[in-house]
Amino acid sequence: MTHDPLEVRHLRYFLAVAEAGSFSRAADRLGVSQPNISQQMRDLETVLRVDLFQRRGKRILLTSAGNIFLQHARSILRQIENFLEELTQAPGEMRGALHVGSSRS
Amino acid sequence: MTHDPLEVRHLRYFLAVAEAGSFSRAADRLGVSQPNISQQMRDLETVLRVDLFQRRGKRILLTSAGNIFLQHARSILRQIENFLEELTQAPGEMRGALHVGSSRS
DNA sequence: TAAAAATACTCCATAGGTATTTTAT
DNA sequence: ATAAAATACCTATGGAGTATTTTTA
Repeated sequence: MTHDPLEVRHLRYFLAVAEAGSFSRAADRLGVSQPNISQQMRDLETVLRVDLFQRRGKRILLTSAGNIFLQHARSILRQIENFLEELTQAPGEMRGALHVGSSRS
Repeated sequence: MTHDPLEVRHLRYFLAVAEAGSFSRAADRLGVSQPNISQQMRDLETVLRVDLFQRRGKRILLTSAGNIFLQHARSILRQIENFLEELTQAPGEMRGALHVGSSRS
């Protein structure tokens, strides 16, 4: 309630919008509705307290803040993907593997 | 569901748990309830499909996967904080400011 | 005009809470 | 005996959908 936090969803949706160049096409690619994307992007701008887009009719243009955000969104999403991969390759304590030293239950 | 996605909330809560060394204390520090933390950590483990904690009674111990996760959670949360700061310092297109039409794409 | 975004709702999945029980010190 | 996690259940916020109405190229 105090400060609706930034979430990964915002990054994913924003990246899709930036790459698609439109809310509709992004929504389509993500398999969600256009109003949902509009809503989320508005929320995102509210959270960040910056305008990310210039809504010039059909065209969605990134502001300079939007461009900065894009760089970092890409970077963070990439970092998350990478470490998720790394995690699943971490040996020894995968889900369901035995706890060493205790009786299996 | 196929893969409820990882969210920033999970990282924030996990970091609090890792630093507090217990679900209760983390919940307390975050100003949320203990069952909520238990639930979110269980969800997180489900999402990641790895065990992050060894629940030995009162003690919460990180597994090796948990330790790996901790490193990256810290890194990502730090990165997010940094770029949020950077964003608010980006001049020219703050909320409410005029958007002069230098359309460059 | 025909696209794309914005509005105006409705819905429901789940984040989050309270109360209680179970489990290991 | 105690403190912490798990379990059970409930509530309500907001993520997401459908339908429709502005916009502007």
